[in-house]
Parts: sequence; C-alpha cells; structure tokens
Amino acid sequence: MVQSVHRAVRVLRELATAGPRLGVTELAERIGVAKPTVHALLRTLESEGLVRQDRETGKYLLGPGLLQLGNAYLDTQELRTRSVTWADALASRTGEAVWVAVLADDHVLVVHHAFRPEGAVQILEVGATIPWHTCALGKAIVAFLPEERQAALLGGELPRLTGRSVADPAALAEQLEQVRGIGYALEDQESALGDAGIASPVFDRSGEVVGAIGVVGPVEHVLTDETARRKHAVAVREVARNLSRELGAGRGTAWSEA
Amino acid sequence: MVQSVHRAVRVLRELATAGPRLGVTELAERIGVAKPTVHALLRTLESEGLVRQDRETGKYLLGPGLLQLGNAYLDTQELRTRSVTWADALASRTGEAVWVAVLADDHVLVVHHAFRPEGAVQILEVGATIPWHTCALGKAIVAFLPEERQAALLGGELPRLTGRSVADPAALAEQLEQVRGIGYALEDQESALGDAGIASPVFDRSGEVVGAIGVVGPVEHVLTDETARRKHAVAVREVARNLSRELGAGRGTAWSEA
DNA sequence: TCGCCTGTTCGGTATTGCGGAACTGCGTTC
DNA sequence: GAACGCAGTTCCGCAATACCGAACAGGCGA
Repeated sequence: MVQSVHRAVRVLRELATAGPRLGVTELAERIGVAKPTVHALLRTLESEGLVRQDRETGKYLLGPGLLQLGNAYLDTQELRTRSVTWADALASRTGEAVWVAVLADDHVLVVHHAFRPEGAVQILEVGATIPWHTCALGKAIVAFLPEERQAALLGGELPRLTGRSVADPAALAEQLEQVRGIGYALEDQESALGDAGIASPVFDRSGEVVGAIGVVGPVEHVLTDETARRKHAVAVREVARNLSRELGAGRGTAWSEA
Repeated sequence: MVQSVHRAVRVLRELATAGPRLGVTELAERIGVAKPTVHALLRTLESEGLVRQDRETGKYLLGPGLLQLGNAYLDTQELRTRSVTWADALASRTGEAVWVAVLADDHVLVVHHAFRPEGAVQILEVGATIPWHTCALGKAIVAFLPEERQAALLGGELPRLTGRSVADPAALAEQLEQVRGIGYALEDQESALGDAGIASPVFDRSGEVVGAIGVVGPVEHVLTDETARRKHAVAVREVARNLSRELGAGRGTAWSEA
C-alpha cells in the first residue's frame, strides 16, 4: 500500500466532502499529516489538474481533471452503456425518471439517469450517492449479494435521511428477503420526502449482481396508486431481466428465479 | 513533487485513454515503471475505489470513486451552479442544446449541458473534452486569455477532427481577433460534421475568463439560416453577460467592451 | 505598525517506496 | 496431457524518496 497515494486520495476526499475550499493548514490537521507534506501532495495534484488553487485566497479546491476521469469511468461501465436504450424505453413506458446504479462500498452510485418524459426542471443525478438502505436501487442490489457481504452491510452504519428511513437491521433483512421473492425492491420516501422508487437487480455473465435499474418519482405517481405501482413493478423487472440477458446472464442465475 | 502520486495519476490517465481494461504488465511498460511498482499503485488505488479489478481477466479498470470525485468537482464549480438557470433559459429561447464549459489545459471541458427542448435522443455531454480550437466554446475562452497563454495554445498541437477543423495558428489568431471584436465565437463543423456552435465568454469578479456558454446544434439550425444565426448570437452574448455579472464581473472588464 | 495568521521553502533523516528475481495459476500449444 | 509461456502476485534488500521540524514570506486585522 503506497502511503503517499493513500494520503493524496484522502486530500481529495476531504476537499470533496468537507468543503469546496480548504487551506493547507486546515487540510493538514484534518488528515493528521504535517503541513509541508500536504503542500507537496497538493502541488503534485495541482500539476495533474486534479486540484486547483484559488488565486485570491490561496486555498485549494478540486480540479477539472477529476471530471475527465469520472467521465472515463462511466465509459468503462458496461452496465451504463448497455442500459441507455433500456432506460429510455422504461422512462417513456412508465412516464417517470429512470436511474441506473451500482454499489460502491455502502452507497449506491447513480451511473445513468433518463429524464421523465414530460418533465419540468429536473436535475441530473449521475454521480450522486445514496446510502444503500434508503433507496430501492440499493435494496435491489444488496438482496442478491453474497450472504457475508449482506451481513456486513446490515451490520454497518444505517443513517436515517428522513423520518421514514428504515435503520433497523432486522426490518431491512426482512425487506431483502421479500425482494428476493418478488424480484423488485420498493422505497417509500426513505431518502427524500415525497420521492419513491421501484428497482430490480441486474446481473452479468458471471451471475453476480452488477447494479440495478428502477424508476424514481413522486410517491403519488409511483406507489400510492395501486394499479400504477403494479404496472411499474412489472415494467422495471422486465427491463432489468432484458438488460441482464444483454450483459450475458444466463438462465439459472438468481434473476431468473426472481 | 511526489513521485508516487504522479505515477498513480499516470496510471489512471492511461486507463482512461488507452483502454477500458489494462493489465499490470501492459501498464508497467506503457508508463515505464517496474511491474511490482505499478502493482502496488494499483492495489492502493483499488482500496480507495478509484480502480477496480476485473475478476475474470485480472485486468484493471477505472473505479466508481472517480465518478464521485468528478461529481464533487462539479459542485465546487461556481460557473456551473450559477449557469444552470441561464442555460435552461437559453435553451428554450433558442430551441437548441446549451453547453457550459471551462478550459482544462488545451481542451475544453463541458461542465453543464441543457438539452434541446424538443429533443429526440440526446446524450449527455457533461465531462466531455474537446480540443479548444475546434469548438466555439474554446475559441470564446481563449480569445480573452492573457496573451502569453494564447500564444502558447496557438503554438501547441492543433489536431484536426474533421476536414473543416482549422489547424493553422495564423488563421486561428485572426478568428480570435474577430471574437474579441464581436463578443462571440463560431464553429462550423470543426469538431463533428453536421454540428455547429455559437459561444460567448464568461468572466468572474477578478475580470478573468472562467469559461464560456453557448448553443450547439445542427448546422442548418445554428449557422446556415442567417437570421437564426443572428438571433442566436445575440441571445448567447446576452446570457453570457448576465452570467458574468452574476459571478461578480464588473463593467470595465473585457466582457463589457465586447 | 505590529502581531498573527496564512502558504511556502529548505535540508537532514530514516521511512518508504522501488524494482530484480522468484512464485503461482491459468490458458495454449504441441 | 504434459510442457510451455505469460499473466498477476509476492518477497526482500537497497537507497532513493517522501516526510517533517524549523525557518521564511506575505497579507490581513487589530
């Protein structure tokens, strides 16, 4: 494990989470490293375009190079490239926004976002991260993970984002069991009040979950109306299966049992 | 300059450009570093989620952590956050897609993309990079850069992406002069056949160019029709000025002379 | 004007990362 | 089906390299 690289990434992470603009001194004490060391790391990162320095204040902030790399990641993400057409189809079939996501640590990372067809202002959610247990996408993925991994996630931190977030491991485990039974997961305003979601897992040729696809929208559209919910659930599951097959998942894997 | 960090970034860059999947050996000889060294770097990057390993082939590819960081960069980008509403307004006023971009080295980096209102399939271009001299956004920015910087860019590599790309420094310099005169830049299928653009520079409170905003669309919509072109140019320039003012640029800076 | 806070530079120390050589496991070839 | 070759991986000794204490420079506020 290369120490300086590890520290450099910590610097980037700190800039990403703590604040847009951080000074050398502040960074140094945050990550517990001497000031000149942090300075050297920053200079290196700056020369690579991953960090830039505010000319006026002297403080540092994230650089454009990160966006290029992030975008390059998206291109390598086979799930994303394959899902584009399916996501569009699902969006126009359901009339709702469609998200495609993968699991990164204990968060769900949105890698594709198809806008709701009849949309007013909609902000792009690609790159957004959400705790796995507060969204349908996360539950859909985790339900089909190897058992140890599931246990680890259930045992980890489970923050509450809204009053409706479920933070009890036992209750979540039961939900996951249910997901395995019906092949899709639900979310009822657990990450944001007013928003709900329905998602199904996507598998690859090795038979493992690689991510999930699902609709996201106002509770009234997605969950409240019983018949609409049924319709959406069927559509989501169907699209997820087709997408899985396109990724090489054969029958006999978890998705066909669902 | 921290050597290992520099090398780690080179690894990421290589993965981003050369191919989605690269092996340790291949990476090692590409960047001219011993195999075990590259391996250590990869393991570190992997533990940070910036790189992942394809379990089947053993080869390495970019990881999801990069997308998170890239997204964090976007949030720090004041130009982007401020431009969202202006971009939407411009898109609906012109009926074309609107891009907002900054300059990163000798490439333009798209930081915001407002879709064309009446749109069929449109792919999101946020994160895309284009050589500065083959798009209106790039010319709009470079035209207002300090002279040494301009000279350096004109003296650098000027690849041709289409048959219409302008690769001659003198011709480009003349175009830049023109941009300074009229306050907007044009592109006629210089980065992609069939596509044209009109863009104006955006300034911040220090009076320096921070980026550009402009419309992008089929030549027939954007350039061919003389009256439409005029209308678009006026709209773009106006929005760029308003955006600049919102960022704190005062009168008396370059933009008000344009 | 002074003091205190930044970001920055310097250079010695030993930690740390580096790479040659050897290992392992897979796919391919004969 | 055994032998080869090439991949990713591990080990370990050397010394290059990154780290940090201390001192410097520049700006802001008091």
